[in-house]
Amino acid sequence: MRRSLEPRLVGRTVVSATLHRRDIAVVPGDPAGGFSRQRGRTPRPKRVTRQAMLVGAVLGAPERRGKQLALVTEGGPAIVVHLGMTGRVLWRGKGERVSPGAHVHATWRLDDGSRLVFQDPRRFGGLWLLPDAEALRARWAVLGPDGADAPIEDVANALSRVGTARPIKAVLLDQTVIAGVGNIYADEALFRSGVHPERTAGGLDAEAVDRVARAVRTVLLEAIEARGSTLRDYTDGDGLPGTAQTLHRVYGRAGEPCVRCGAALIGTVVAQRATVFCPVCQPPPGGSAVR
DNA sequence: CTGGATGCCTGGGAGC
DNA sequence: TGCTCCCAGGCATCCA
Repeated sequence: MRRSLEPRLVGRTVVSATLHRRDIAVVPGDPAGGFSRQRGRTPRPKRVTRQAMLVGAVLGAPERRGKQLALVTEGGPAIVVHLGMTGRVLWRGKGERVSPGAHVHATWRLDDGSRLVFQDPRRFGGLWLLPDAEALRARWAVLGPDGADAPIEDVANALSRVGTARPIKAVLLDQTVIAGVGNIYADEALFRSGVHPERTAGGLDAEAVDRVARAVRTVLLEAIEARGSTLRDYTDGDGLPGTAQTLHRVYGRAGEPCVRCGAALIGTVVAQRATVFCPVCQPPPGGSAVR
């Protein structure tokens, strides 16, 4: 999504913006360090200025850290976009329409007549309005190294530093340890590295940690090249679906034969998330460490 | 402090 | 065909 938006946005001035639902936006004054979504009853009135919505600013190349996207401006405010499970940022050229009833929660008009819209049917995503680049850095400081971009030894070190009894899958999903791995790519990376999702992170030897880190890298880079996994809603900024779902070897394949050994893949729940693994290629905790 | 459980939303598909 | 139930790419928060 970031890649597709970059050529559309760089150098464009935001002419106007509309926040159709203010409860999807978080502004600095909001509670819990400013990054907690006000849920439930009537969201208390919040002040969302035109400036906070980037009006009048010149856009730079959008940035990404893990699963977060940031719309940034030259020397001005920034907006972090969380996609949740069904969110997207869609660019539409001058005169191109956005399908009606498409859960559009925010719209930006750019100086070439194009529009940018934030859509999110399920509203697990949202916008974090930040005053400047420093606030963006502060927000991203809580994230671990990016699983796709960071030096591979940083990723491995982050994993080995955890040293807990938590299952490795839960650790991979923890964005403060490594940023960018969600439920699909956690399962895919563990399959690639031959590590059972319930093995404890602290119980992995250095070699296994290294295999997991490298598998995370590979899986994420391949998925990015394939424009992401489109299970239903996801598209890039141009509305184009991804093809990474064709690369999935375990996710969504419970009961089907393992592509490597033919054993029936097991579907279970780890860290409250649907999890699929191969009982042979990913031997269980306590079992012999097989490659 | 840590980690497990819960809640937030809508829509699609399975099953009856 | 139509209804109900279950499940889904994530994450903040509440509790033990």
